[in-house]
Amino acid sequence: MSPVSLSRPPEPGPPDVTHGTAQPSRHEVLGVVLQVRDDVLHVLLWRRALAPHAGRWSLPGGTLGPAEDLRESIRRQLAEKVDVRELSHLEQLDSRGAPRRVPGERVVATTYLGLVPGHADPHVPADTRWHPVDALPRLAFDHADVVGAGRSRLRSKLSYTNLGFALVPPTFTMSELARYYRACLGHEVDVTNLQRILARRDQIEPTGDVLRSGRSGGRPAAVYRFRHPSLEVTDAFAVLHPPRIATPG
Amino acid sequence: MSPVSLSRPPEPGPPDVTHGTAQPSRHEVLGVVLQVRDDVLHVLLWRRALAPHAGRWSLPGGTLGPAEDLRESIRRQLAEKVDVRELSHLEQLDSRGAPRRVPGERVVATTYLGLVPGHADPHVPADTRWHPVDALPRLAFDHADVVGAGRSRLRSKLSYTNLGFALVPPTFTMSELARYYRACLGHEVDVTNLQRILARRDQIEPTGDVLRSGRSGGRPAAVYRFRHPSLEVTDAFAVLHPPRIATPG
DNA sequence: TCAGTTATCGACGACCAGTCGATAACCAGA
DNA sequence: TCTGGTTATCGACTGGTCGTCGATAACTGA
Repeated sequence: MSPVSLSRPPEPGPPDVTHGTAQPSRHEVLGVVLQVRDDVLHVLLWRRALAPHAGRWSLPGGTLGPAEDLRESIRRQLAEKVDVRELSHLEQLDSRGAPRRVPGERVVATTYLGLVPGHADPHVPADTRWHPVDALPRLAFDHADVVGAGRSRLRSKLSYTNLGFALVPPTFTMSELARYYRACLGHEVDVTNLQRILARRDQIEPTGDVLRSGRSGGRPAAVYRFRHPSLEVTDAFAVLHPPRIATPG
Repeated sequence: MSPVSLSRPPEPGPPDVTHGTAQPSRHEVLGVVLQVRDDVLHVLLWRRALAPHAGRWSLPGGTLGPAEDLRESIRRQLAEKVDVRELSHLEQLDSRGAPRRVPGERVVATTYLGLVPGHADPHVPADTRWHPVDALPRLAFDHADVVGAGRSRLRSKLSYTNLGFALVPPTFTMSELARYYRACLGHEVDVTNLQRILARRDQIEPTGDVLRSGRSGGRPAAVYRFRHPSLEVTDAFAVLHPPRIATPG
């Protein structure tokens, strides 16, 4: 317990220069925008044109405007890469402020997770591209770590919320849904189990329609939709475990 | 998708003045420090001396130093209120940057949850005090909301992690432990159930000791400790439900 | 009509938590 | 030392939920 001055006001006043040289600190927002494309989870990356790390892929984002809220700012920045209306979900991940996380002046970053539903195919500018999350190029700064945080958040929330609604088209079959879950979770998802879990939690309901069979035949699939298009947390937890390894003997 | 410039570099350069008047933005850290004292959850508050909101209770914290990491900063700021060594756990909650969240210039705040184990009784300065979380005075700025976020985080993490270790003394009886959980969760906690859940998750182990009975008699209680003094996430979830209301009929 | 394919359903079993009654181990006072 | 009161611990029952799998349904194309 250090006996220092006890009244450091957190309101306007001279900047605290006790713990480093006084210099302007910038605040930026970064977005991990994920979408399942062709059964593979992708992240939207942007190719840096300027130094430092020119040519490297990085997360979309930019400096917080002086009169902007954080969420407002990331929406604006993402609007340059993806149509905002395509974003089915957006939530804050965390903030990072290590003094040397970017070269030059210190930049505090607040990161967001954004989701784009699978049926959307937003036009992205030329310097921007979807990358499979399991085969990322070398990313700028600490952005690889941020992508990891986004994937991890998505994975856990798929288990105990209805976040699936943000991944899929408005209507879908159970097989399709399972493929979306597989892409995000990284392991097999049993269709029977998924159907029962989501139904028991009242997250999905049948539309009444059935799909025509494909050319390879098979029973036509019933069409479902999510009941609520916004995030809800489940009371009864369950982790959507990966399939158990059969215990030999 | 707005056809704007696509290369807004998130690195050094002139500040973005497109979305508000250019003015320096400050970054602060705030801590929700919780402790169970006499079976009641308390939060550490600090009485503001200066305007705005002079006289109101507020969360400890302050301006981020130019060369400080966020976590480093909140530890430093809390050292003025509570001995850092008493903090058994510290994790980031979220960041808030609404332009008018504090009067005057815009301040982005990154908030942290801190826990102090129940046996500690750190010396706190005169303008600082423990307040029962269920009977808080009017707080400054958005600090009441931040306290809510901290309580909520603690509640959910008690269910699916071993965070209990950060609440209790190094050793404890099951009855004591249940009282700590009760204080944080806000509902009854069955001792038998708690014991079985934590044991099956390998979070606790008996020390072998037993406590002498009090003057009112009773069987001596076995003494336990947490196995691991750092945060671990449980695989098998379970929410430590409040007791079910007996369904009449 | 039949084989192949895909979807759906029902049932079984394991696991785990919520509950409760039985038992253990102590105290104090008669 | 007996007895009732008190607290802690344990075992057992139960219900719910999931992981699994085999049976059945509903289609296709040959």
